[in-house]
Amino acid sequence: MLTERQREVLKAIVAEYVNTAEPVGSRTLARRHNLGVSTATIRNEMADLEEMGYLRQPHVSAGRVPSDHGYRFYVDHLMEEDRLTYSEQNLLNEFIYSGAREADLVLATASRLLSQLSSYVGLITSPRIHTGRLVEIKLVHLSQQLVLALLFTDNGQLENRVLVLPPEVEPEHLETLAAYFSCRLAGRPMEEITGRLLDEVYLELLEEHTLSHNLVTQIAETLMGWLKAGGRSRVFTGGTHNILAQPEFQDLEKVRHLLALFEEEALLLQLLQREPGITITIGRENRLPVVQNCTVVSSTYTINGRSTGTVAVLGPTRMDYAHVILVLEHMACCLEETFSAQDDN
Amino acid sequence: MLTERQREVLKAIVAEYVNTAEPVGSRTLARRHNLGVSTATIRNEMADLEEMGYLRQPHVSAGRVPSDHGYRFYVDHLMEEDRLTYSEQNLLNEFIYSGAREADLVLATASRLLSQLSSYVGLITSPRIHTGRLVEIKLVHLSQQLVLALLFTDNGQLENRVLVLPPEVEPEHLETLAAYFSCRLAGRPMEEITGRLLDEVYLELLEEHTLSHNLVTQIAETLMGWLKAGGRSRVFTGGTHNILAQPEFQDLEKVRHLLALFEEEALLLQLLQREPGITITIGRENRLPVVQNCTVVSSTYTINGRSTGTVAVLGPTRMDYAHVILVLEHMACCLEETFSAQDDN
DNA sequence: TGTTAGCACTCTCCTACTGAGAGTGCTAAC
DNA sequence: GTTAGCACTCTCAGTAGGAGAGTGCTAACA
Repeated sequence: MLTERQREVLKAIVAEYVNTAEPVGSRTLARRHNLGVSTATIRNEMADLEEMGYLRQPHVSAGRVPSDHGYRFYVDHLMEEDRLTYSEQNLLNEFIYSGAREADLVLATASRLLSQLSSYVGLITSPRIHTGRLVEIKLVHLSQQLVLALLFTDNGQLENRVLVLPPEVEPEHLETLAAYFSCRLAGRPMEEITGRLLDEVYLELLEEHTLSHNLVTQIAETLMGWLKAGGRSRVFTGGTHNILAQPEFQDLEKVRHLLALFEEEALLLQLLQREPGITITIGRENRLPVVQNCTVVSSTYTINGRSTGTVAVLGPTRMDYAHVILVLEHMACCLEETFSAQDDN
Repeated sequence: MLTERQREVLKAIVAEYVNTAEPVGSRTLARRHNLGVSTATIRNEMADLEEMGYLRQPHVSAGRVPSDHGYRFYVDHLMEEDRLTYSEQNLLNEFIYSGAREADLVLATASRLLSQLSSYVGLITSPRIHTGRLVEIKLVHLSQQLVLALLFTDNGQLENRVLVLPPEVEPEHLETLAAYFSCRLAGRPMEEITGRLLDEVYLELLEEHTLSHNLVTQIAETLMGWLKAGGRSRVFTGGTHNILAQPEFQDLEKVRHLLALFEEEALLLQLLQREPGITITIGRENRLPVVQNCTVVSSTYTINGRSTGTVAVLGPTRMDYAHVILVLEHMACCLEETFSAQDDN
């Protein structure tokens, strides 16, 4: 267990290092944080903290730097709550009151704002519509070739799309087909449906020859393409350039790997698949090798009470944790407010 | 005017420099390209070419590097057609036959592919639906609160969206409103409509008290939000990390500015607002200061015979122009094929 | 026993210097 | 008009040296 003084030293070192990005020595610490003891004593404490794994020394005649464990301890036990400045608050307010409602635009803006407020990279996953269960699929005939497909879920979400079908399609085909899909899929969770369930149902459909075969195949395929595409969660990345200002990202090779990651939506989605509430993964705690010298802080956001997406900040392990957490909490609220206000998709 | 030998020297220098990224000296040139003359002669020609502004010398004892003018002359007069390798052809085929149809996914993939095939950055603007003229706006009542809004243009494009409206809405309101908008806007180019025309019509509408005021306002606002959002062209950027491998982008500050640019959709749209066919802007020929040490090569792609979007590659001025042009031409075809095959939006 | 002053030691970083290498322009000869 | 030869210039990589920062250890002190 750490003594009170060791905790203070660790806390001071984290604070100092987060600020300056330079290894902190005993002298700096004694000068800037009045710990009430001499540099020699601090040196002893630092040596102990290093032995316990909370600090690292880049080289023998440099100051100390918090290790992943050190940050972990700081986050779990030492961190104090932060407050937003007025100008930060203003930025968030502007964002809320901008009146933008279109999901793409809101999330892209939000991820950039996240970056601006944290000076790291902002990441946001689009709300998963696929949290609910399917209630019904409707196909509405609009004109000879145009059909409106509607999909209702039990949590009030709605997906829609106009499909273009072959001219031979007749209304009763559509009805049968919609009824078939609705019947087979109703009550099932959306995740399951967009996964392999849909394929199964499709195969079964092909074996039932109650409908003019060719046509059904075409319609079903169009329908399936739509359902699967809708199931795709997207990730919005904002402010990648901001991270280049951080001294730990002066290495081009590192930056390259990160930028490559930001274009791999599948990997990002995996990275952002997180527990509700604030979650912090520091350095090696991350599974993904590329981000093992980074920290990812995330929060989930909810729409109408259901948790549906993740807002996150990715930055160096030397991160202003308290501030990032605060920003994420506020952003989660903003998104909730923006999206819950109405049911527009 | 350049002599035949000067043209050969310039061509050889461009080829060499594009390959090696090192200033090319007279000796290298004599060895690798058999120009049939001695290094001294080449030196004389180089000095002349420099005087005419086609070459630059980074410092007095270095080789020569093509200037923006040099590249321009090369592109206009010296460049030879390139051919795709089998593996490149394969990548493109895979892309076409992947069967993806959803615009977002296709364009994101395409921009990455563009980057992969060029090793620079791929940029693609989403197809402008707003090239045509409005034919009609339809509002179809689906259920008590749900209304399907449809927008037809004279070039066969179709936008649709389900709007959620207040429960008091009645079918005749919708009809009147749709008729009003259709009547006032029909025949007008979409660009105009999503611009200030819509605002004007909206204001006029507010002054006509033929409709229950409050309700109309709400519907009209929802409708307008949709129209304006639909007018927003998007830009897909792919392979930003690839550019970091280029020696001209070792400077972090440069990279930062570029990355920042890639998040400024408005600027990108401006940059990608280009003439039909292949367009090349080299270095200082670009208006945007950030890209004045870059080259942007673009092609427009057409859907059903109408040019609607831009595919482009952004890289260093030291670029394999012939290859990039080739890749862009092929990509434009791919997109045309993908999107024209059906009318799905 | 915990704290502190003093000191030798280590390591990085910056600067200056040097020599090798590459490439040029010029001159004179072909 | 072309070429060989040569003096000159500039960069780059490697090396050496000194300043600066920080440590760990020891011995003295409260």
